[in-house]
This record gives sequence, structure tokens and C-alpha cells, in this order.
Amino acid sequence: MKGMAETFDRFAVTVDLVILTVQREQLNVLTVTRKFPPFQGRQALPGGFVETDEDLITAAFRELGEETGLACDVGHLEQLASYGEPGRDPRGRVITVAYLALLADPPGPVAATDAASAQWTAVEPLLADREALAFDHHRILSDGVERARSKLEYSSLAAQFCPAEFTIAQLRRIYEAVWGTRLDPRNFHRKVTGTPGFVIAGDRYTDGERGRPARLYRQGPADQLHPPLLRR
Amino acid sequence: MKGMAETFDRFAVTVDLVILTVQREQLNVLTVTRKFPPFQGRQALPGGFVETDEDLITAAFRELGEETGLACDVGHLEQLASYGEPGRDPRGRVITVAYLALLADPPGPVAATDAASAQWTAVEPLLADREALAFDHHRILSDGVERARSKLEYSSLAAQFCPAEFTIAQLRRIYEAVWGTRLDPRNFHRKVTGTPGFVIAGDRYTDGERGRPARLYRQGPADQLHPPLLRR
DNA sequence: GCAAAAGTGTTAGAATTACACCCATGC
DNA sequence: GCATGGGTGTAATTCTAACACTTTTGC
Repeated sequence: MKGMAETFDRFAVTVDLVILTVQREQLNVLTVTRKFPPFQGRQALPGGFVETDEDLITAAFRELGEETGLACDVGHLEQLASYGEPGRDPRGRVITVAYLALLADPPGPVAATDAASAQWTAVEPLLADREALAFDHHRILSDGVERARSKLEYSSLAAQFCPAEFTIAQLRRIYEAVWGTRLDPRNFHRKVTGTPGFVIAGDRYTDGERGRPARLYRQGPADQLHPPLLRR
Repeated sequence: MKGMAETFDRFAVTVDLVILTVQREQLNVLTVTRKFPPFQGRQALPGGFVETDEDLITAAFRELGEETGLACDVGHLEQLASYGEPGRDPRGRVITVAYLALLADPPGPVAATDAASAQWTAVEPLLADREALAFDHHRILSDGVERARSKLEYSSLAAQFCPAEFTIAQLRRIYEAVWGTRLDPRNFHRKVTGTPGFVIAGDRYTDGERGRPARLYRQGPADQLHPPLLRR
């Protein structure tokens, strides 16, 4: 940066959100259906313009709240990456900072705005069709899912997809949904409960389910897993 | 994004570079000394404004070329993160997209510009003094170093710090410099040569050094290491 | 009783660690 | 010869993977 006096260009800046959740053993993402051109009728990631004097993460939290209608001190929100290819928005030069959010429970249907109505969409078919998403959102979603996948390996982030109290099997289904694999329930149980600080055993048990009741756990203080849980 | 018709703010956007190299078994970063306020006389990361119709990575490559005077198809360049806190530049609202570059050889002294002269600076003392760097560059450098550290674990990126042909011991010294640890030379040798695709054995050997000549290797095709090289 | 899910034990194989030891060079 | 660094062998330990088996529920 060589001095504010010389000329430089200014850019429109947005935040786009990859909001992931696991429902019915499936990885889902929150999308909006575009009501106006360009890409009218196409699915897109929710997002919006950054306001003056607003931090990027603040803008992301604001959009997350607007889209999910939740006070979002729950779950997880982190910066994913920025996308600024000149042609990515046909209306003009827009740079977007993408954020990745992981939510526990599907916070119910999301209120529709004038421009878009939000819905949970299964990630797999969305990524299989390269044309399903507007703009470069296929790439952004793809990057977000890959980030989530790799972070599950070496962090305790998977618990962010779970409610406050959860069983080891619920946590395992998170891994299975995000990674698209099957894990051995017995080895998984030992590994998770044997990693200090990953989960904290509670006193309560599930009730009314099929099979033997499962102990309920809460998320522990550890954020890094050592050794990591390799997805093979 | 709700339609380009409605009002939105525009922002100055820069790319800042964390350019890392290993010299004399020490992790170094390229810094410039600021010749004008704010932060006059302080060290800063090199960077500059993104131009209209210029992709972010293109801007990063351009700045990298300008700062190092190299045709930079060598080495490694990846996006690190974006920083947009409203007060981060006292002259006004500036959003910066930081890139991380890893270079093999110190490409000699870098040409001075009117506003700054570049130099290689040891990372450790720079991070130890929270006030040594201008703007929020302490945070950016810190994030860049942490990214480099963790990527060495599970990728073959360390070879980007090495010349085209290198010995296993040279590669080990990269790990030791970046991680700030000591590694067992014998186990490291076995691990690296035993990981398929990490390095490719050449026919040539070092000459004129102390001790037994070491075989020269080139970087292999693998970019992910499995299993990872844990830094413990 | 039977199916289903939770959780423990056991064992073979793989990976990690810590060294002993030999090799090939400069001096 | 001796120091220095390169490279291989090997055994103890830890981690992983596969799966037999017991526990505790619903039906």
C-alpha cells in the first residue's frame, strides 16, 4: 500500500454464507431461490452487502441471523475464503467473503424475504449438478464442504452439529453424513470417549429409543483432537 | 444479494503478502519498511491495491513479482484470509485479502521502491514483539505462519521451500525451522522416502560437503501425505 | 424370546519412537 | 584415524481395524 493519495478502485463487497446442518443423516445447506435476474429461479447461497463500519464477521453474523432467524451465539461461524474473479457477478465487480456456519438443529423454516425464500437442500445432489447454483456458488459450497470435512478430522467441531446433549451414536452419524462414509460404532465410541476433552459424560441416558439406552454427553473443552480422527 | 439497484457501499481492497522462506535454518518473512505515515519507519507486509478487472490471485502474483523481482511460477501461493476490521487502517476503510507464499531460495536483495524497501526478517522476533509490524500485520503474519505450520503436517508443501533438487536433510531442516522443533534424522528419512509420491530419488549426490554424500531428490506428484507427519 | 442398539474385550497388523549400527566422505 | 553427517536395522510401544461378545432396552 503506497499512500492513500494515489488513485485506486473501490469494490462492492458482500458476505456469502455456507450454512451446513445434518438432518436425517444427510448433510444439508441453506439456500435461497433467486426471484430476480440474474440466475432467476436458481438456487444460491444466502448473503448480502457489507455495511460501512461493519466488521466482516459482524456482517456474517448479521446475515446468519437474518437468514435463520436465530440468535446465533450457538453453533460455529468461521471465515472460509474470498472470491473476486472479475466476471463472477454479471452485474458488476463484486468481491465476496464467504463464511462457513455449522448449526445443530434445523431452526425451522426460514422466513421468506422479498427477494428470496430460504430452504434446506441436500448437499450431494447440489454439488453433483454443476449448474444448480447461481454465480460461483458451486465452487464456494464445494470449498465449504471440503473445509468442514477436513476440520472434523483434527478438531472437535462435529459437536457443533449436535444439540447440547447428544449420544456418541449421534456424533458418529454427523461424521458419517459429512464424510459420506461408514464408521465402526465400537471403535468410534472408544476413540471419542478416549480423547481427553472431546466429550464430557453426563448422568442422563436416552429413553424410549430402540435398543439399550445411550449415555448423553456434552461437548468438552478440547478444540483440537490429538491424534486426529482420520477419514481414511 | 438482493439486487444491484439498491444502495451499497464500496471499499478499497488490497492484497497483502506473507512471503516465507527458510534461510540458515530460520523461518524468514519478506517485510518492507514504511517510509511514510501512518506507521512510518515500522515494518509491514508487502501489498498493494487490487486493480479493476484483476482477479485476486492475479493481484497477488503481480505483487509477488514486484516485491521479489521473480517470475513466480516457482514456489507456492495460496489465499490465507481476509481482514476487514473498520479501524485497521487509520486512513480509511480498507479490506485486505492476504495471500501466503512459500519460496525456495532467497531471490537476492529486493529492489527498493519509492515508498518502501524490502528485506528478509526472521519471523520469531517479529512475532515476539506485538508492535513491530504496522496495521494488523502481526495478526496476518501469525495466521500465515500457523497455516504454513499445519500444512506441512498433511501436505508435501515443505518441498516448496527447497530448490528443485534437495537432500532429505535439507527437507528436514525446513520442517525444523518452520515448526521450531528437532526431528530424528533417521526416522524422518524413512518416513519421507516411504511415503509414496512425496519425493522422487534422483541419480545425483551431494559433493564436497562434510560427511557421506546425500542422494538428491525432486518433489513427487503427491500433494497430500497419508499418514500425516505429526509435529507432536 | 427376538431384534436392535450400546458398549467392552481381544487380537492382528500398522505406525511411531528410540536407538544401535554401518557407510562414505573431508580433514 | 577421527569427526561428521547419510542411511539401514530392529525392538518396544502405541495406534488402528476388525470383529466376537455382553448389556439393556422395545416389541
